[in-house]
Amino acid sequence: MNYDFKNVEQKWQEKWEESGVFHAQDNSDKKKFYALVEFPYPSGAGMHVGHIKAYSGLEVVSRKRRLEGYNVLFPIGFDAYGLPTENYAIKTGIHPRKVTDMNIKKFTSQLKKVGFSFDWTRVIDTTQEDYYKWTQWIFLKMFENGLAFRDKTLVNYCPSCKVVLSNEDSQGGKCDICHSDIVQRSKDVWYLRITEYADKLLEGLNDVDYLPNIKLQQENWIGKSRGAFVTFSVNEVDESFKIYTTRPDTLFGVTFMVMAPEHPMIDKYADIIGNMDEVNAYRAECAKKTEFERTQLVKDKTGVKLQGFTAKNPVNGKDIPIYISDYVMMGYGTGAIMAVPAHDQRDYDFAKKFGIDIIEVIKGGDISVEAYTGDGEMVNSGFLNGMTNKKDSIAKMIDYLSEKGIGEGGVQYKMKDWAFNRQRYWGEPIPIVHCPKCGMVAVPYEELPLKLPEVENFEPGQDGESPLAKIDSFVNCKCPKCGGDAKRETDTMPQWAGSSWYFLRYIDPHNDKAIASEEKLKYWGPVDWYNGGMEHVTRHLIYSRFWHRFLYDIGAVPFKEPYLKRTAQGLILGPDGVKMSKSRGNVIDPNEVVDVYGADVLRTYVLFMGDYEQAAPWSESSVRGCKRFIDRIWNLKEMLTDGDEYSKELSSLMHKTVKKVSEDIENMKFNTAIAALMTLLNAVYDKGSINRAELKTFVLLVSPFAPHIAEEMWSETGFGKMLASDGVWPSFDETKCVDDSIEIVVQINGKIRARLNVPVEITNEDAIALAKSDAKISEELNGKNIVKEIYVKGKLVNIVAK
RNA sequence: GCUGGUGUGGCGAAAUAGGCAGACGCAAGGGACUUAAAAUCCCUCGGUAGCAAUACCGUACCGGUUCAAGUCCGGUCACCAGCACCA
Repeated sequence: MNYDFKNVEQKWQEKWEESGVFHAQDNSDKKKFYALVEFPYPSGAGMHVGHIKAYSGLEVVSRKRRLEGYNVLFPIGFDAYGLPTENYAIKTGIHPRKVTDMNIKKFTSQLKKVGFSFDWTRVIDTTQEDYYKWTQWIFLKMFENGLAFRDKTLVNYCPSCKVVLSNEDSQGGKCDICHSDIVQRSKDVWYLRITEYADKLLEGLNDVDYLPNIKLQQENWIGKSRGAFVTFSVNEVDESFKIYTTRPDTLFGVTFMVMAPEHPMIDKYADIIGNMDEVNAYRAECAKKTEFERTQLVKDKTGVKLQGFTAKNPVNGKDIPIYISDYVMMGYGTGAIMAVPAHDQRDYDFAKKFGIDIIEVIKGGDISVEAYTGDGEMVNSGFLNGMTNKKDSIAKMIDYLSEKGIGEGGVQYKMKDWAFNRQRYWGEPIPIVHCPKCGMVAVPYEELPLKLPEVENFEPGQDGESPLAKIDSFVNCKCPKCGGDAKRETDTMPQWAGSSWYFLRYIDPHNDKAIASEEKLKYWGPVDWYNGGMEHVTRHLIYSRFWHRFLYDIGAVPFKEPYLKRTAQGLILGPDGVKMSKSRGNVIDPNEVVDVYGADVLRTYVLFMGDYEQAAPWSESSVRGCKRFIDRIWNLKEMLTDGDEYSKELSSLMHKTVKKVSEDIENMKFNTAIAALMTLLNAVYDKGSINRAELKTFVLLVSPFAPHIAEEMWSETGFGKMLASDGVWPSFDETKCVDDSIEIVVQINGKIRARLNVPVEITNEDAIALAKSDAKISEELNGKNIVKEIYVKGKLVNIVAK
């Protein structure tokens, strides 16, 4: 009889929903397990097979945990603010609210068709008033604590999307959304002072269990470096300025200095600098370049020497020329550097081009060829001469500088403050009022949410202004402080805002008094296991850790780190082996797979296709292989016999499989877990029968992967009403995993010459003796000298003979 | 350029406290069932030589350590990802 997956799957999805079996219990004595997957952006295109893979991992873990007796919170929601929806609205004239609702509906039905065991009573939507009320609340708390501020700076501006973008959203000089070139603009923007949390975010990594490469990426992103700030005085005027360096011990090798073109000292002393025309021309040229162009010209250094403006080396009193060059950035360190061309390749390139001296202070390289950045003995360095340990020489120099009052040790971070606004409609309004008298005033907490007004036209303003700026009824308001006429902030928050705290809301999604109740936060928090894409490991993960740590610091949440464990799944590539994309036409629609093969097949396949953390191409024929697997499971019913204990023939394999599947799920080795189930299935087919005890275990083991067929067989076979509610994850006995006899290999000089069946408990000596008594082995050994005999328990015998 | 990762059959991949390379699946070939096809079930399936038993070769490339290397060490190449003039 053919397996009617369509009816079976629909039937069980309805039963799960009716019974509420996947609802997390708030008041429970059971041990909790909070599994979190990155909630989707509900795009118009609908679900992608990548979503299915992303959720299937923790879906399997969650289902296993429930059977192990845990109270599991496995929620889902929608990160629904964002540009694609807004752009679609602009194109079609349909309101983003409507588009979002439509898309969420579509996603919901698709997710349900796959049979994910989400708790559907806790769904959140970041664009709902009762959600973004709290996003605004957190922003106000940050504002109150001085972590949200406004500053005029050069920003990355996308002329096509007409928005200001964070560095994160404009990597490579291209807009993350439309991929057009970014230009630099001066603008007043909102920032969140994430740099203040750099150290806390670094330290927090010690307390969590993230994959090593994920930790590393976070560390690189934060980019902490240790070094020193050194003060250089200017020869021509009574003035000094600071530089940052990681190698203060090379101070004797400084032959020039470089300031960023935007360095404020240049304008300050414009009348002293003899060649201001030339300087200004160079600065104008730099301003025209985008960040991208600036970083592209790595090899070719440009710059201008400041005439009549030089510095003095604080350790040896030498006069040093100062240049401006765009290879020095205003945004890192102090915007000025001391250049040591002998030991820094960039300085070396610059010195070669401008004919500047190169003085070796660390022995070990050939500075006539290139800069030497390795370690070695200090030379030409006064009191440091002869030192060979980098750490010691740096420490000695810092001591010297501090003593003289011309420098001190310090740290720098690559991470910059987070540009926190967009000039767009479809985002959370920033709850701030600009009052001519009082300045920036927070909207009172009791007025939250500050609702996003209804508008007809979502087109951004010409000057990168938010569409909200065109709505007088929204813009004009009274100052909450003085009651006078004031104007509202019209920028909205970036898309990262809503996703920076969503995991907290799942804990208590309908609370109208707080982001979540303390009691529930204490029970459910922190997230035990968070899985998502590698692409979110830097931005989203850092942002949300920052928000969470801030909430902890103000006492709003009772735990420091939001996620105890973080893993990441690999991409699903198209059948052609490249990333799926609409333009390539290699996108697989999960819906079609469900319609043709069933949800169990889709779920099994995305986990079986390869290592979960690795990218793997889609293969239609391999999907059919999983279909065969599911059908073969169904046909087990034909082989069912009585028996409430494992049969002798299958016992050890049963125990081994339980062990393998249990362990592999914990290690996200889903592919080998499924392979083990296939192996067991093949063994049953070889034997031609399976008893009730064996089938029960098998069905339970399969159930996290293919829950529908598992439920159907569970109830049809009379094991109970519903596996999801009355199943118990099977246990195994280590001592029963072993077979009575095993095959060992006999090698001579490392080459296999025979195979022997031996009892498991055979001794060292017996094994070797048995090997030597083998006809073929003894023949080969005839006339040879035995040099060494090795027995590896349960594996092999190796006889070394000459 | 820097950092991290990967490199194994026709394909997706298994196997690392060093111990039978290729589990499991796909594709392919053969067989059974069928009027036929599909489905299902059974067998073969890294390469070379051989009727065969078997032998030799084989985990990107070169070298090393070891009784034994896909696994460890040194070097080279290729690909992927992240960062990218971070002083």
